[in-house]
Amino acid sequence: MAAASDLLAESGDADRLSLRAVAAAVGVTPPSIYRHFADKQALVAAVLEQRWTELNAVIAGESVTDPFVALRRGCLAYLRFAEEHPGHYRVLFSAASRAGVTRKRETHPGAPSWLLLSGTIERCGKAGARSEGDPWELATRIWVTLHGLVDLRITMGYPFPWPSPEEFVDALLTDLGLSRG
Amino acid sequence: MAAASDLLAESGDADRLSLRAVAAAVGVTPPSIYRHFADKQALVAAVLEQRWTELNAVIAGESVTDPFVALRRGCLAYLRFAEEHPGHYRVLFSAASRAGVTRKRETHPGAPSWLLLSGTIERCGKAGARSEGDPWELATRIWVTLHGLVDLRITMGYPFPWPSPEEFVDALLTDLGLSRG
DNA sequence: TGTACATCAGTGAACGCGCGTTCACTGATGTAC
DNA sequence: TGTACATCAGTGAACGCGCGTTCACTGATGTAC
Repeated sequence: MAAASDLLAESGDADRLSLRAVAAAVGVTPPSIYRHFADKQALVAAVLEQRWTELNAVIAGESVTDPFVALRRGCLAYLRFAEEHPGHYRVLFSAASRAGVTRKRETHPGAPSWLLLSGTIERCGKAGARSEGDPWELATRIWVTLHGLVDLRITMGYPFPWPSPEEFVDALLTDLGLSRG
Repeated sequence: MAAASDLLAESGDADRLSLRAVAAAVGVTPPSIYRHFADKQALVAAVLEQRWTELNAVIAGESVTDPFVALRRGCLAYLRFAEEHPGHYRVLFSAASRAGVTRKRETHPGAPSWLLLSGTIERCGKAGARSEGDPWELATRIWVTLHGLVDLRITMGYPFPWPSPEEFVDALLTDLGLSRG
């Protein structure tokens, strides 16, 4: 049932999700949703939590021993997630402020991935990266850049010649001094 | 009157703008809007066009002779626009797909700024930038990065230690080899 | 094995709401003679 | 200067719509005795 509701979240905006549409998709009348969720916000929050968990898992799944490889793969996994679930990505990163997602940094649902990212960057530094930057700052740069690519791609559609994920990530990490050597 | 409607666009989403709210803000009854705009979409389109023009003007206003200075100032102007008008920025870059904004690249309302950006980068190349990259690719990198910063900043709110615009732009342009020398 | 009962997902009707839009209208303003 | 008329921004009532949510209900399932 939550599975069907997340199908509906494909619309890309938590506010645009309607209980009646969810009910119709499940093949059920609207009031019956209240047997499972207190109200609309609870439904949305449940879906959001599930998607955050999935995103975190997808990124953590690429965390191999070699920090340079892990970094590259993590970035690509992020882009892949967004490419495969553009609606969910939008919901995660633009409706997140609504629907009861905490605003505290430490308890933010994306915190695990953030910590993994900055940790990996730190490991790159110790493993002899060319970069002399602060890991936190570099993590911000990477995240901001990936998000920008993904968001513009979703918004502008595809009449624009976007670079391939691999080219883009490689260029980014090289320019930041986060490739080997 | 369009001025009042654009005040309402501060809500950050074209779909969430209601004619009745605009009318109330202007101090007028809803039907009277139809004397000035054919329908809601026409109102939104008018506001969008105005905002695109403003954004283009703000960026073009920084286009000085020295391409390195022009590039830096253009980026900062972009960030400043977004910081000063977060709602409008969101509308421009996330509702743009709706409300009759063309999807063709050449006639996109942001095209002037895009052309200015890639032109300035080309001039940097001729003026001895360290970069060996393709101007189009570099322009994409810059735009993507600036948009990512701006969009995350708007979405996540301010419990996050964002870098200052100047630091961020300087680091970006340096890493891309688009600073002097 | 058979009956009584609690549980609980789902139903159908209804509510009040804000929305975009339509319609026939009013009433002020400015021009033509 | 004074009257007749066109223009046109704004009005108020009404429409049909989809929404979130409530309410009392039905009917199947599973347990207790």
